[in-house]
Amino acid sequence: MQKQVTTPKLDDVAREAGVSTATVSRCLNTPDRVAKATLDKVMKTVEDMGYTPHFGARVMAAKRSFTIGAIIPTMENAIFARGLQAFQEELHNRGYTLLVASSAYQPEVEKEQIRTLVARGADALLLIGYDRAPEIYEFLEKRNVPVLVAWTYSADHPLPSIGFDNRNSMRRLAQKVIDLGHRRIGVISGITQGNDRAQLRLEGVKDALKENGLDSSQLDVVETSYGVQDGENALAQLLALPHPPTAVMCGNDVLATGALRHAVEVGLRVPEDISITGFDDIELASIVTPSLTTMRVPHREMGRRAATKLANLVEGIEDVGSEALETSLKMRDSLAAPSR
Amino acid sequence: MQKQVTTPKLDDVAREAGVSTATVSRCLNTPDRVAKATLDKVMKTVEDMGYTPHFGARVMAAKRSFTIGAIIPTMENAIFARGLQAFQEELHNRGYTLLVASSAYQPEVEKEQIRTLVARGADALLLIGYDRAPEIYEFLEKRNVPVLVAWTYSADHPLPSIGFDNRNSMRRLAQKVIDLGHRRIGVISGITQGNDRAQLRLEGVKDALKENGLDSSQLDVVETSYGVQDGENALAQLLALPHPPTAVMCGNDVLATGALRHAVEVGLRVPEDISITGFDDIELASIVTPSLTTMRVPHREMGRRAATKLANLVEGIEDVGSEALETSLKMRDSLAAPSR
DNA sequence: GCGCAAAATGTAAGCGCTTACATTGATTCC
DNA sequence: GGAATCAATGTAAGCGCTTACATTTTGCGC
Repeated sequence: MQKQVTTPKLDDVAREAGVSTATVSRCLNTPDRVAKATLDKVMKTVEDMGYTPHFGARVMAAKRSFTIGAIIPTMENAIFARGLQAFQEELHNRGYTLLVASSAYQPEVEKEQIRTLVARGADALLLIGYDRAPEIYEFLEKRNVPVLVAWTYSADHPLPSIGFDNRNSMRRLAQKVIDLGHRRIGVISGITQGNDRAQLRLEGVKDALKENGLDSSQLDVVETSYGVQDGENALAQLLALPHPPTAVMCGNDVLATGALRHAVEVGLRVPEDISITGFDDIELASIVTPSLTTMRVPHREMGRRAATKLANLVEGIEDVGSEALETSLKMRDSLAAPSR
Repeated sequence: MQKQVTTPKLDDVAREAGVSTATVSRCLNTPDRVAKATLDKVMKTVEDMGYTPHFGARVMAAKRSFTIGAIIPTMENAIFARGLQAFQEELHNRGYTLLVASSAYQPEVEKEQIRTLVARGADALLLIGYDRAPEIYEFLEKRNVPVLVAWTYSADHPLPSIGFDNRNSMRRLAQKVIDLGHRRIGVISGITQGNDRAQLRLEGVKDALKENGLDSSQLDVVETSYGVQDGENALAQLLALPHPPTAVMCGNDVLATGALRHAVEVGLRVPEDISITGFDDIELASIVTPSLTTMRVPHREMGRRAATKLANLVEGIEDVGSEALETSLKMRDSLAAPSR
């Protein structure tokens, strides 16, 4: 007798166990609708035959793919890594598989990725930030794909979100900088175009300035892509100004790392000669010298909650709308009072 | 008339374009088997209706999922990020979607992930390193899923691989360390159990020692998980030895970063008091102070080639077996001649 | 123009599962 | 004891595509 060469199907299991295909299917999907004895027998057969359901068939018949898609701006640095990791772990617990794509911070790429993920039958999508073309939202609605927005929080947006208040977080950090006595503040921001998180963080700095009676129009802002090298170049620009800032607030830790590196290169001591702050508190922030003062974002928590909310969304489980997570100020060594 | 609410199917497109479903299918999958005029007409209809094929149905009928799975040890640091990014870009060009899972360096988790990916119909798998239980390979073979091994290279293993010679790379780096005059060398290695890359790198150091007539039995080795904190602890252990090493070679840049941090903490100057080397040349290596002397691995190239090979494998396109990529020694500031 | 091969298109049979509905058997209640 | 109810299981109709095979159209040589 030949060893079974082809992978077994539901039929095979059903025949072997002496039940109908429906019963086997029920054992797998809704075990409590089956008598205990039958369940045991069937499950044993499933084990013995090494049966695994055919994914495509399942998707087709059940009209669900048990897949959740996520599109993040980048995989190349750690900004999203932690959160995503937690996201996928929790998704896995709930029986979903994660499909990740990265958009390289390019709206058109993101749009294409969204279409791809939807075409692949993603039951729902995790998107970063609210800011994107309305037609994308229309498409998603037409296709009836639930969406959760992460890494930002807004109470009044129609789409649910899980995240933190970028604007207020940055405002708090800026307040700290101002409290220390800095008056000439520079900002190295991510590209704000199509990126509400970058916009809001910048707004946060302006808010703090305003609240302290400082002239926010004098704020020196450099917008750049999110790379270490970009941070370096940006600081160079800021330093070339007639009145260079005594403190530079960066849109994230990667940018801050670059700024730090440039400062060191040109012989500036941090924080004695210039203060630098980051945002996110990725591992990098505590590795560089001096370590970065930054805003801590609860990445893992955010990822986990995102998974829970999304699964609930797909399964139609009642769930409150948007959820806000708290950030916290992480004082380290790159921020101090100005010396001049 | 009501705007179309439900997503269009092949039938709808066919009817609209006045052709059969087979023709529409062919336009989408094998356009050169269709007359130009028909193709244009059909494609326009597809556009107009915003049709996208149903993934599950496609998988089912075509018996292929256009999905390739990859299981990497970790997503939390940048070690695999670059390579994976390139991998997915190239896969995308070839019309495949990438499904990633991470095993947290745990063989049992990896095993489960492999089963999951296969169950989801992955057409092929990318795995990191050769070292895993034989039953996994049997399972994969039985299920007829092609596998490509990356991040290591071996000419004689039956499974194709794309990567570099871990052993020889590390040997070259160790040779450099020895050439500089170091005689007491310490190693901070990743867990070698189930990780051939870690094993081979360690072997490489021993090779160099042997070739230079040094006693490799005296080599001080600390094995630890791959985290910055782990690297710190490991260096502490090494320093507590009666004759601490003058040079510490680390299994990767993350570990080296940790070692560096610990050295700084305890007031040791690098490289004056102690030399430290890394492996991989991730971005971190040039960010830390002092910058890390390390072995550069062509991550992007590896990712790209991996995608090509895997796609070829799936499509039955002839492709030479394993492929070796070159690493290169990256001299930076963390390695110098010993002062004592 | 005719015959024939090749190109283009159509027909219809599945792919392996889920689930609405039908059936069977056991239990309960008067 | 029989009708009514309910739990457990079976039957079979799709789900939306691809593709082998059948049929029609086109192009070409003479």
